[in-house]
Amino acid sequence: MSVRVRFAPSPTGYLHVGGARTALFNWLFARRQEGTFILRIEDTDVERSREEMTEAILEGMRWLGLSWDEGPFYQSQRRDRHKETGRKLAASGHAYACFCPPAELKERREEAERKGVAWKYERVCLALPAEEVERRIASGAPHALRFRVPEGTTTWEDRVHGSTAFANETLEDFVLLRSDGTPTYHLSVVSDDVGMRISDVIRGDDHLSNTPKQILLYQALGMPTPTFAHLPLILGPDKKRLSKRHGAVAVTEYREAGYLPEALFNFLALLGWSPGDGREFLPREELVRLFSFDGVGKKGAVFDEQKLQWLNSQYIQAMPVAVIRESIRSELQAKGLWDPSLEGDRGAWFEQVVEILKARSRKLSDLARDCAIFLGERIEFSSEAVAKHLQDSATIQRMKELRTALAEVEPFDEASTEQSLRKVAERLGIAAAKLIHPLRVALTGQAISPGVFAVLVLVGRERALQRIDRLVQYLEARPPQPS
RNA sequence: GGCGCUAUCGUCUAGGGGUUAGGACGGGUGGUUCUCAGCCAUCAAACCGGGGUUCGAAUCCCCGUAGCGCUACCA
Repeated sequence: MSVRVRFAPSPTGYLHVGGARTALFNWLFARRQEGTFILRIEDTDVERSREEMTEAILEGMRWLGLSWDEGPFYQSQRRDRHKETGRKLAASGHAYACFCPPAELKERREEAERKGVAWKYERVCLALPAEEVERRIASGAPHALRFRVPEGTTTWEDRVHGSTAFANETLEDFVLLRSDGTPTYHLSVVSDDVGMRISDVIRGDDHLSNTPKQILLYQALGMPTPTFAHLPLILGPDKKRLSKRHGAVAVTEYREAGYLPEALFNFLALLGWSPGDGREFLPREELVRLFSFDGVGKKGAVFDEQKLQWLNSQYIQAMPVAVIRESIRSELQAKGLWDPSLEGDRGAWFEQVVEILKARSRKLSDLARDCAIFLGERIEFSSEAVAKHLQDSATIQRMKELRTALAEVEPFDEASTEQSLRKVAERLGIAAAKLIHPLRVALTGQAISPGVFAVLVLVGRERALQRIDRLVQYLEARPPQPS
C-alpha cells in the first residue's frame, strides 16, 4: 500500500518554523517511503485566511526544498464534497439535526466555565421525535448537523506516542455542518483525508485531542483509519509553544537573517528527532535515508538559535566559494557592493576573499557584511579600534615608515609583506604588534579582522597605500591626544 | 474545571535493569597567533519527587508534582 501524506496549513500567516517542521517530517517520511506528499491549503476560515499568505507559505516551502507531489489543493473548493460527507453521515444515522440557538449554547458553556464545571452539549435535539425534526426542517428552521458520538473508548496506536486512548464520554456531539450549511474543520479534514486517500497523518501534538473525533468519523463512514503520528511542539525559551512573542518564527525571516535553507532543514529535523548515533550534520539526502519514527521524541523541544547558527556555519564551511558568491550576491547588490566583474575578471580574487571570510561566518549576512572592507571604497574607523590601537602619537611616524616599506616590497604577497613589516618594526625597535594593529585599523577600520597580511594582499597594494595615507591624515588632523 | 500528552546536563539528545550516564550546542580554562573567529586540548554541567517490584532501578509499575496542549456552529 502506497504512502500518501499531506501538509495542511491554514493561510493565516507566514510559514512558521513549527509548520515547516511538520511539513518537513511529512516530506521526509514520504521520500523515505517513496510515497506521495500532498499540499492542502485549509483556507475555510474566511475570517482569518488571507489569499496572499498562501503564496508566502509556498515560498517558504520552496526555499526549504519541501517539494510537494500533488496540489496545492484548496479546502474551500471542496466544500460540496464535505457537505456530501455530512449528508452521508446524517443518512446513516451517525448525525442528527440540532436546532439549539448557538448564542444560547454559548451562554451555557460560559456559565459552566465560570462555575468551573465541565459541560458538553446535552443532546436535547437528539431526543426530538422524528416527526418533529422533519416538520421543523420542512418549515425551514435553522439547524446544525451534529455527530452522534457513540459509547465506548477510542484508541489508536500513535507512531510517536504509542497506544493512546480517549473515553468517548469525554467527547461532545460536535457540529459537522453549521446552520448556514458550511462544514466545520473535523468534517472537512476527514472528508479530504478520505478523498485524498491519506495513509498517514503526521501533524503537531496540538491535534492529539482532535484525533478521537476524527477516528470516530472514519468509523462512521466505514472507512479505514490512517495511522497517526503526533509530533511534539517546538517551544520558545520559556517552554511555551513557539510564537511571534519569541521573535522570528517565519522561515523567510531566517532566510533574511542569513541562514541557509540546508542548515534550517537539518536543524528542524534534529528538533525532536535523532538518528541515534550522535551525528548532527546531516544533509537532506542523509536525512531521507535515516528517517524513521523510532527516532522521534515525545517531548517538546526548545528552539535554540545558537545551535542553528553553529549548524549554519558548518554548512557555510562545506559550501564551495562559487556557490557562496551566488548566495550573497543579492545582499551585496543591496549594499551597493556588487559588481559584475566579481564573476568575471575579479572572480578568482573574490573567491579568495570569500575563502578567508567563510571560516569566521556563522551566517551569510556576516560574510556579506565583512566583504565591505574588500569591496567598498571607503572604510570607517570604528571608535573602539581607534581607542584601542591609535592612541600612541608615535603611530603617525610608524605608519609612514611602514607605508614606504610596503610601497616597495616585492612580491606583494603575504610572506613578503609580513617580512617587510617585521623588518620595519625591528629597525624602529618596537614590537611588530605596534605596526600590525594600526595597519589593521587602516585597512579595515576595525580592531578585529582576518589575518592582517591576508587582508593586505587582497586589498591590494594601491588601495592599501591609500588607506594608510588616509589613516595618517586622520591622525594628523586629530587634535593632540591628552597623555 | 475536564480530558490528554510529557519529564536525562542551561539547550538538543543517546542509553532502557548492573555504564566512570555518552555525544552535540552553549559556557570555562589552556595552546596556536597580529586581533577576532577557527582549530587543538581540557574542565564544569543531568536521570522531577515519593513509594513499590528486584540482589540491584535513570531504566519496569503506582502515586504525586510541574510544564505544555486541547476543551467553539475557528482551523
